[in-house]
Amino acid sequence: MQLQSFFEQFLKGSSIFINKKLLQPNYLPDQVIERDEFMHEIAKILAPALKNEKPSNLFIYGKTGTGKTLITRRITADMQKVAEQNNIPLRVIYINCKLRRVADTEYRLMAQLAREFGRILPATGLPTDTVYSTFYELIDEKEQLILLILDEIDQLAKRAGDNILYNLTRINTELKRAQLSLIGISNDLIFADQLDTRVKSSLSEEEVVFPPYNAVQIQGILNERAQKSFKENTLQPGVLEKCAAYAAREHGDARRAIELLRVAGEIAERKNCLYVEIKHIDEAQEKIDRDKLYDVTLHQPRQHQVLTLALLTLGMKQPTIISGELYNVYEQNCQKIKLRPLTQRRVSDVISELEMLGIVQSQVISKGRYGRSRNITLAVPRASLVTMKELLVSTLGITE
DNA sequence: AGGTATTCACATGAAACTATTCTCTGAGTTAGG
DNA sequence: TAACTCAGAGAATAGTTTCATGTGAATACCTGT
Repeated sequence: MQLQSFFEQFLKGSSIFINKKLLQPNYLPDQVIERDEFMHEIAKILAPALKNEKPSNLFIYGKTGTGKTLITRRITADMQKVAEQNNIPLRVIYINCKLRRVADTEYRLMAQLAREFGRILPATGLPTDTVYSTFYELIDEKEQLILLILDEIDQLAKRAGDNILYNLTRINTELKRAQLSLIGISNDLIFADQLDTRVKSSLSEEEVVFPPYNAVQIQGILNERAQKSFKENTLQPGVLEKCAAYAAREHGDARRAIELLRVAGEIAERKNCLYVEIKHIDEAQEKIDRDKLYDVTLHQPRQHQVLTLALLTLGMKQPTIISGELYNVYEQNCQKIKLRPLTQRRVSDVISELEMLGIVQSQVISKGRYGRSRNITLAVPRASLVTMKELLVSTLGITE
């Protein structure tokens, strides 16, 4: 009957949290703190929309977790509310271009936009121009102003080329009744420099740059959220400070700070502690890293897993791995499980992908007469290497 | 000694290919009038 | 004759392969002292 008491305990609710929702990454607070100037600046730029005048296209830069998305969503949500009350034809569409298989290509973005207006288009089969014209027709049905927010627009441009951005900026010339303003959000600060000049100038009629938060600001944010999500006196002194310090080190990423705090709380809760202690933060940090690794590796295609295994095997033996060496081990592994190995060219790209996912770090170095290679280092807590390796060996069914 | 040229072992880029999933179109087939 | 079926042409996309070109510095090779 142990389970029963466990469930009873569970039902009684959390010992630490009041409302964990506030710490979830997609939570949209009623008020955004520590970013007042930017709120006002952006609000000023977008305000004409409420008078049915097309606002300038807006471009927002800033690293991850600096509040770009949050603020944009907050402002536009408020605007929409005002618009509804006053019967203003304003439509806000938020699209995250990073979402794989949703809006990361020209076709899919347009299809997704059409979906926002209630027209479901097939995932494939139609020519791209058809999808474009469908969207045009849909929005031009009535007089209205559309604020199109494209989050992580750099990803879109990288994958789909800047052709699509050009088309988007020109969209207003095609429309008779409706008007459309673009709000692009990018993590990549140098992204705009690589754009076609025409696109760049019309896309960023207005520009706002979000600097990273400093430790004090992050602490302020954490404080605010913690007050509403944790029970009183459940955070030991120093916990928030430590969270903030961790995050400030990671280029002021508030999202990560909040996640860290949440996970630390969950750990404390699971251990039946009455308080969140400082050591829980360290554990949380480790857990986040570990989970990321597990998650990524276990959901990857087989080929990537075999490569990751080779990486782990070598990484346990030596601090840095050289690409050629890695490829050899990878090839041997492939033979063991009778898998046709990928070409070196492809493996090179896969390594880059793994780097993007934060599993490895790499650096191209020249060894003079002995060629040019990539020096790869594992960016994973050493403690999880062994378990991870075993896990991979068993999923892949390799017999040593 | 000092300077230049070579050379290695890959990196990086572009294009083309393969396989899958899906739409659209028009020819052929069917069933009812 | 209208409705239905179905094969084939085209598209979009992911994941590769193939081919071509680039690259940085340790060494090999000169050159003149």
